[in-house]
Amino acid sequence: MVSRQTVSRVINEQTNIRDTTRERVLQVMRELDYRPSRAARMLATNRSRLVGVVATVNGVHYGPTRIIAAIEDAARANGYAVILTTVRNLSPVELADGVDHLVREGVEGIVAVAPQAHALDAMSALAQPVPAVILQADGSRSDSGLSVDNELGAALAARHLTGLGHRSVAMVSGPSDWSEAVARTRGFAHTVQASGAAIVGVAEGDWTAESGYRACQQLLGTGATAVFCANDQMALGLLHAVTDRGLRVPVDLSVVGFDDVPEAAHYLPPLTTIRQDFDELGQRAVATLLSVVENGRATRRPPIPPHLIVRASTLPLASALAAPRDPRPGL
Amino acid sequence: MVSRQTVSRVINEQTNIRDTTRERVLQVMRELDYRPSRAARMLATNRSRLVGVVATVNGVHYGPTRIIAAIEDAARANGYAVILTTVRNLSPVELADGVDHLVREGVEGIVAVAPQAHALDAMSALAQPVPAVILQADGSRSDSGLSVDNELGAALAARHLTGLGHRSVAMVSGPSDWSEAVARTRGFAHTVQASGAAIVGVAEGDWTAESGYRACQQLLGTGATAVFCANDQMALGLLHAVTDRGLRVPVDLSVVGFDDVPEAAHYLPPLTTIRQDFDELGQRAVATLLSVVENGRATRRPPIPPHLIVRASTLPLASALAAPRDPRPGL
DNA sequence: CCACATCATGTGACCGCTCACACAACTCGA
DNA sequence: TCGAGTTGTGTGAGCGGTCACATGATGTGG
Repeated sequence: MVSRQTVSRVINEQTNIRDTTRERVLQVMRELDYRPSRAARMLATNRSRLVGVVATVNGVHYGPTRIIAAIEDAARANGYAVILTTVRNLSPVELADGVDHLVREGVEGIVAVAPQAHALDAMSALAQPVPAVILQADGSRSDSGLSVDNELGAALAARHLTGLGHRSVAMVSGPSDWSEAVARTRGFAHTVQASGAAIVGVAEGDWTAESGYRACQQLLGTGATAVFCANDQMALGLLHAVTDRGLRVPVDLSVVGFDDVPEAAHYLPPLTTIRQDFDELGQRAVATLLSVVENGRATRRPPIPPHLIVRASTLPLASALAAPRDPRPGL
Repeated sequence: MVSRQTVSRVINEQTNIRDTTRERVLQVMRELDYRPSRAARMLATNRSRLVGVVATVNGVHYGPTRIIAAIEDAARANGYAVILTTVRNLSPVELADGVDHLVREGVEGIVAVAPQAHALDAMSALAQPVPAVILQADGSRSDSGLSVDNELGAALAARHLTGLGHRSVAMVSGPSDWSEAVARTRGFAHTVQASGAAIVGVAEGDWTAESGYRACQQLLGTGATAVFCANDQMALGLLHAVTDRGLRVPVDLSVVGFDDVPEAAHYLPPLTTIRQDFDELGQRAVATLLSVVENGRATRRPPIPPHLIVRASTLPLASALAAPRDPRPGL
């Protein structure tokens, strides 16, 4: 027979326990299939070891899902459990609602997968009770490097296209209230202009393939020979629309996406795109959050560099000219 | 001044509280920004109001993600929070690990998004401490209708294709240890055979586009004029492979998918597919689980009927013959 | 061999809530 | 007017751990 305190010591892997005693306790714990009550521990220590995640999986699934999985993984590895709440959209109201729910559950910190500008504002406005980190923020704000370097990614795309000889390029951007979208647009524009090429059109989408399809309409007649889409879904929609109009990708038009979803390699044609490391992003989010929770201060790190994945949807402009089946390639 | 018990009564919305007292308490709660401690309540009531979700988001994201979101929504509406754990795969070990983690967290019930046969066995083998429901099981076992009617969906696809005049059809199935995959294969085979058409080939994929691409290889030479793929991603891969080989869909080959992911409408060509109602599935999972948790017994319901969504990837066989640009359409 | 540090274990109080019950202040019909 | 409900509110105990401290067993140097 041992006291509760001794059991407590064994559970918490404290020192100052005789090995034989520890073994005896563990043995009995096994026999009784004993599980410490998290509630009691929470009550006594005033720590929940719970991390909350707010996310929206509306429209775009791949990125957030991967991120959430990575967060859960990292949190669990650090002894935290993840409590998830999904919101329909990232409006301040929904977000506040989600955060409130999490706080009520007693989370020690919150990861918001909320790349919208106003979401950032909303979060910093209300996340008083517990520390929070915001994922995929702009990069320009106080986001501790919790984002992929969207500007760099877009620059990679731009450099690729201009390097292929394209002089008139267009873009399908994400919604302008998403900081990632803004960063991508900015990075693309800068780099294209720096190379002396011209941006002959920008259509704003909402990340969905459907919006990419519609964007094509707006870009017709711009004469662009290459289009950069702010994500793969929109690129898919654009591919569809372009094909419907009898244009051939990449012969008549080069297309670049962003994300590198697993399906992108099988789009028709396989999509040249920018790969983001969502797993790393999720891990960093947890690392940052926990360092705030446990040590009080966050570690700032440079944003994660994305990579260019070249597939069949881009071709040198020259090729189109070499085999001109159409009087005028481009949109 | 009131006693703690009175406050407790207000929080739990019990009767026998004078309105003025209640108001006074609420007022003070607001002033102090008071939040009841979930830990203490859990300890006292021995109820966590926590629902655990185990899922894998490996390879296939859309379905599970939608389901998880729906579960969270429904759970929250019922006053429960969702604690999520993702596993790399649905092997008994990983699954047991995930479940164990959830049990340790004190969840009152578990939803396993685990459509693999052995997962079902593993779950029923070990989920002793708390009730659990398994999503998207076979339909043939004790799964309380927590699945889409996969057989019906596959039958819909089969009927559509044979109705278009196809007599030699092939299939790209899911992994044979996934109950959904088996159900789809079975439903497809039955219906095709009942119509007098022949299944000239079955290739097994792993749900990924990549595997759909490879499946094409195995199906070559079978002479199939239509292929049913057990999910949209594999259909995308097949589309890619088929196009690489110079065949045209739907003229030379009709293709049907399953799931109706948002992108399917923009595949090239837009994919005829079977739409599943993932949201309904998630809601039902929670409803069933909570009815077990709270009332002790589950409500059985018939599986959810899926729907055929006809797009451009399927065409009557006659059309191919009417405009024969290739000596022999089909694979 | 004793005084004193060190190690191993036990004890009382408390975390913030709910339960069961006690109790006072009102009904209200006979 | 009184006893018997009804209604509103308070009290002690306990949920299962942890904390701070007390205590007994074991070592260690002079």
